[in-house]
Amino acid sequence: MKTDATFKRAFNDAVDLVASIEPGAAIPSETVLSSNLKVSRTTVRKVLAVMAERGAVAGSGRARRKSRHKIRLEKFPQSETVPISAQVETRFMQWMLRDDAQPGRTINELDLSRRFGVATTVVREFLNRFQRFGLIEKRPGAGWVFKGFTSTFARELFEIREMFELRSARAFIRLPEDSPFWAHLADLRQRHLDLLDEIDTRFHDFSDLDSAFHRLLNSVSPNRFIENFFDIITMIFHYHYQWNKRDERQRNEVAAREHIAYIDALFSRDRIAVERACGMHLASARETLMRSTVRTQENVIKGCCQTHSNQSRLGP
Amino acid sequence: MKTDATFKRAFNDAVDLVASIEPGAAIPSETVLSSNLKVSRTTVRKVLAVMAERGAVAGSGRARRKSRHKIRLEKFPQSETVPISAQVETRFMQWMLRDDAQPGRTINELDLSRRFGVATTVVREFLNRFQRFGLIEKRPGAGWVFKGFTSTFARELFEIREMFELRSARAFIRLPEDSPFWAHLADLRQRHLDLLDEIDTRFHDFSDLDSAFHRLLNSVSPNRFIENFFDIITMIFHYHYQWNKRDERQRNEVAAREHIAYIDALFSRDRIAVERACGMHLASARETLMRSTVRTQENVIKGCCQTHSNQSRLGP
DNA sequence: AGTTTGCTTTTTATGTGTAAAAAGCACAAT
DNA sequence: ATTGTGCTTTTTACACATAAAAAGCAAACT
Repeated sequence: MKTDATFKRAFNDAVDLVASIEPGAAIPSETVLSSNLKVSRTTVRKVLAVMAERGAVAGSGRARRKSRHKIRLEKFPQSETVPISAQVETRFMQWMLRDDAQPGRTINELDLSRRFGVATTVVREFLNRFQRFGLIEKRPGAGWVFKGFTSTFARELFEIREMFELRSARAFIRLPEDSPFWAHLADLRQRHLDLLDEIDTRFHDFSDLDSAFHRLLNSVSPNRFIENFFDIITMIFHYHYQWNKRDERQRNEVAAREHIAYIDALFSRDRIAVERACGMHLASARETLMRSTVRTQENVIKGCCQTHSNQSRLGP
Repeated sequence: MKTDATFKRAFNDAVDLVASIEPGAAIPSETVLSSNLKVSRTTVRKVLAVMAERGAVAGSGRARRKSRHKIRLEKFPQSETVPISAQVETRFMQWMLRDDAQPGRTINELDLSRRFGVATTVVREFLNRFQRFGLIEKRPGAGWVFKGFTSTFARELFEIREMFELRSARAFIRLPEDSPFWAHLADLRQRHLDLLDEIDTRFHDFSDLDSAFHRLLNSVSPNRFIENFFDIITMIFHYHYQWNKRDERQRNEVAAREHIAYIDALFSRDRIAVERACGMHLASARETLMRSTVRTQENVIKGCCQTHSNQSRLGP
C-alpha cells in the first residue's frame, strides 16, 4: 500500500502557509494551494479536510477561511514525510559508505529488504536505478555484486568529469560578450566572496554554490548525458560528505577559493588559464574523494574478492 | 509467477548438445552441463528429467546415458525462451522507434503493461532501467515523459561519443610497440578486409565487427562510465537498424572502409591523422542516425509539446 | 581428496491487490 | 469566460504471494 508521505509533507508545509494568514481571512483556492504545495488538488483537499477537522480552518467550499480560534496545528514527524523509495536510497547509501561493504561482496534483494523493513519490489527498483552509478552490477537471476567505492572508481569518475568540465569551460569562453551567462557568472562570483566572508559559520552552504556553479557551466551547451553524469557526481558527494565531516570547513574554503580562481580565468577568456584553473580544482576535489575511498588490493591482485562455491559460476 | 524461459532455453541448447553424443554413451555430469548451458544445476536436473521422460536419456544418477533408441526431441518455440523482461524491452523499443511515439508524449505504466500483456511491475522495472538512455524522464507520482528520438538526441549522443572515442584513440597510440593490443588491432583489420571481400553476402556481420573494434579501443584504458555509455550506443544502433534496413549493405560497406582508414591511422601513430579518421567515421555514423530521427519542431519552438490540463503541472 | 548427486533452503522474476495521489469532468459561482 | 469545487476515474507506489531458478549441504561414489 502506498504511504501517505505526500499528504504529510504537504500538510506540514500547509501549516506554515496557513500560519501566515490572518485569522478569519480567506484561504487561497485549492488550485493555488495545489501549485504552492506542489501536490495535486486531491491532496490539497485532504489537507484542508484534516485542518477543518482539527478546527484550524472554518467554512467549506468557496467560503473557506482560517478559523478565528487560535489553533496550534501539530505537524507530522519529519520521518513520515519521506516516501519509502527515498528512505531505501538513504539506508542503502549509508550501508554502502559507512558499513562493511567490501568490494566484490554480493548484494541480495531479500536481505536488503528485510534489513530495511520494506518490500522487495522497492529494493529491486532502487537497485535498478542505482545501477547507472557504476557501483553495483547485476547478475541476472543471481543478484548483484557491489563493485566497491574504491580509488579506481574515483579515478574513473574524475577522468570523465574532467573531460566534461573542460568541454563546458571551453564553450563558456566562446560565449559572446553580451551573453547573459557572464552576468550569472559575475553573480556567482560575488556569492562565493560573500560565503568566504563568513566561511566559519556558513561553510555548509558551499555545496549549493558548488552545484550551481557546475550547472551554470553545463547549461551553456546542454547535453543530457553530461547532466546525467553530474547527477552521479552530486549523489556521490552528497552522501559521501554527509557521513564524512572531517575537515569540512577547511575543504570547502579551499574549494571556494579554487572556484573564484576558475571564474576569474573564465573572465580572462584565456584558454590555457581556464584549463589550468579547472584542472587544479578537479585535482584537489579528486584527492579529497580518493582519501576516503575503500583501501583495497584491487589494483595489485585482480579478482581477489571473488566468492567461490562448489558449483560453477554463472554469468560473465 | 516466474516464467520457465531459462529452462526452455537450456533445454533447447541441451537438445543440440545431446545430439552430438553417441547413442548409449554417458551424458556429461550435471556440473559440467550446468557450466556448458550456463544455468544452475537445478535447471540442468529439470532438463535431464524431461529428456528422460521423453525417452531420450536413459538410466539415472551416475549411470545416466543417451538412449539407444532414436528419439527426435522437439524443441520449445524460440519465443518461449525469452524472459518477460526482455520481451518488454523489445516491445517498448519497437513501440518507440516504429510507432507513433512523438516527443513530449507521456508514457503510463498501466497502459504499457496492458498493451504488452505483462504485469505493471515489469514495465516499471524496465522504465527505471531504461531511464539512463536519456530518452525518457520520470515525473515522480505522475508517470514518464518520452523525450523523443530526435536530432537533438543524436547530436548529444555523438558529442559524447566523439569525446570518448578520441580519448581512447589517443591512449591507443601511446601504447608501447610491444603491446599485445597492436596484434589485436592487426587481426581486426584483417577481419574487416575479409568482410569487405564478401560484403554482398556478409554485410550483416558488420555490427559485430563494429562493436569489437570500439570495445578494443576502450579496453586500452578501461573506464566504467565509458563502457556504460557504449551500452547506450549499442542499444540504440541495435534496435534502430533492426527496423531500418534501408541502404544497410551500402552503409556497412562505407563504415567498414572508414574503420580500415581509422585503423591505419592508429598504426601510423600520427595523432592528427587519427583524429581526422576518427572524426570522419563518427561524422558519417551521425549522419546516418540523424536521417532517421524524428522530425520535430523542438529546435524552433521549445516546449511546444507540453500537455495542458485544468490543474497546475507538477514536477520540474 | 575431489566429484557427483539427492535433497533442502534461499532468492529471483513476475503476477495480483489496494490505499494514496493524480487526472479528468461537469456544474456552480464569480 | 474564467476560476473554483465536488465527484469519478486512472494511475502510481507499495505490499504480498508463488513458481522457477539458484545456492547450499551432506552423503555416496570414484
